[in-house]
Amino acid sequence: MSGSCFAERLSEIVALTERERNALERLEERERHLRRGLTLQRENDRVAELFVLRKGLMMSSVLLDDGSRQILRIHFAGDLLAVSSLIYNDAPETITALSDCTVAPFERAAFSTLMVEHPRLAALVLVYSQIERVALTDRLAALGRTCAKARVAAILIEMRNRVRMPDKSAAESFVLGLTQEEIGDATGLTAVHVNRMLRQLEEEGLIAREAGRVRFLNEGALARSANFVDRYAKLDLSWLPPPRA
Amino acid sequence: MSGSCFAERLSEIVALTERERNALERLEERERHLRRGLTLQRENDRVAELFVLRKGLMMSSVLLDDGSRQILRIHFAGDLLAVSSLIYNDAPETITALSDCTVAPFERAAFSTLMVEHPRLAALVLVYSQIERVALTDRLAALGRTCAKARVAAILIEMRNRVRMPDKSAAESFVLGLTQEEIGDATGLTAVHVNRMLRQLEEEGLIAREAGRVRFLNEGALARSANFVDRYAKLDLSWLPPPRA
DNA sequence: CGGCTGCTTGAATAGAGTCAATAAACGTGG
DNA sequence: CCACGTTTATTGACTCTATTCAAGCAGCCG
Repeated sequence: MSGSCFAERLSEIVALTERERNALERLEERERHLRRGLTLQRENDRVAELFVLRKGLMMSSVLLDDGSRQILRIHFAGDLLAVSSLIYNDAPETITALSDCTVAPFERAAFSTLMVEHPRLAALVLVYSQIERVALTDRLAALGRTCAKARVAAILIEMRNRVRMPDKSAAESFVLGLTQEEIGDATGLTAVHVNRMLRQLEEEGLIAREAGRVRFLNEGALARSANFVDRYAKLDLSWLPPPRA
Repeated sequence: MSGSCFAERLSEIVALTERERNALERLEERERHLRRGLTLQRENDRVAELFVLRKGLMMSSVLLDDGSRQILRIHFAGDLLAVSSLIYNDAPETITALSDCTVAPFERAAFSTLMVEHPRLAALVLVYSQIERVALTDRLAALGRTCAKARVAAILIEMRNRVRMPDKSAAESFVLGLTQEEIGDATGLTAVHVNRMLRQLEEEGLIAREAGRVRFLNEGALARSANFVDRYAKLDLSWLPPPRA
């Protein structure tokens, strides 16, 4: 596949110039394939590359010393991965493939060049990093202050929204792509309790489950019970600098 | 007070040029004073300004619709506040003064100009936003996967480290500056349980408390029980672009 | 002095975790 | 294409951590 996935992502919020597209394509010249379950980067490993996720589903997680795992974020096509290796030599988090994936690795230096030559792209990277930050604070509030059912509802909605971002067809039902164990590690619950909450959501008529797929039966009630806000919506980017002539 | 607090903060990790300093000072030309308890920005308010916190302690928080509050972050002098109003017109979080404070407001446009004229400063803003992101994921893991005692220990260590960043004297004991209610809202616990955990840490000989001050008696054990990593340490910024000539 | 706000402590409760056993789905090699 | 082993899902019984409710105390400010 040609073209830059990251450019496609950015195109969702602003029209890119030809020069900007070309610059972004240079980040994705190399490709690497990962089978489901493979680890791209392990916590505390020495790292120096960043990646664009071109295809598939990945996750970032950390292991605590009692052996439990916290999933920090699920990554979708077009996401930047391992941005923290810009600033740390030792990876603060593990990045793993949840499905068969394609990533494009690039060097810190390439990123640095990009920022100097394309101030508007630098600003857009900052924009995405802020969206991600706010989404993280939403999850922080969910873990700190909401009950198990609300957390599970929230991750279902977030996954649905992000799955259908590139692929608008997925309105009806969608493939979750996470095991109950993984949902638990993302929401701070045990797999057993996730199972109970899914059952409860089903019994209350909010969702239906069918062989790995989930269908929303009462999206309003689900969103309300989850306190959900779509952070990719309602952006105001009028302040962005003009593209480099 | 003259000079830029934000510049001082950045100086901790890289030597700034005269031109960069001047550019940063322009962000802090205006000043605004806030008494303890005052709100700088309320969730869902229409906003368009960013701020540098010049003096005092502030916090960002969100209110959930059951009335509970989650504190997202504690802000110290030199921090940028309300960076999310770069991208959202409606504030995603409330920002409140925990002590008497001074902030310097500036416009989105000023920020945009800064990024174009000083690519290295743009990169440094991204660096700070990444540090903050990683610190947030640490807290996410704490809320999702650690017990109450560990979370309280973690916030104690984080507060001590950030209090003594500008003020190295605070090695011995330090003023927490948070009520137990606030510690609870930051760690996802009730004030009552925070109280019990502080007592327990005290009984185990890890800390001592004396009129609003906290002293670490066994920092190693405390850090171990808290799973603590200092994200402001061990940065690698060798990739930064050169300063604008 | 009186009214806050914040701290402390106990008793009862509830939400989520743990342990355990079974069933279903998946993947792989023969 | 089937058999077998592994991973994932499901469900029940019991436990435990943190919450809730309640009451008393201490310090601070007007």
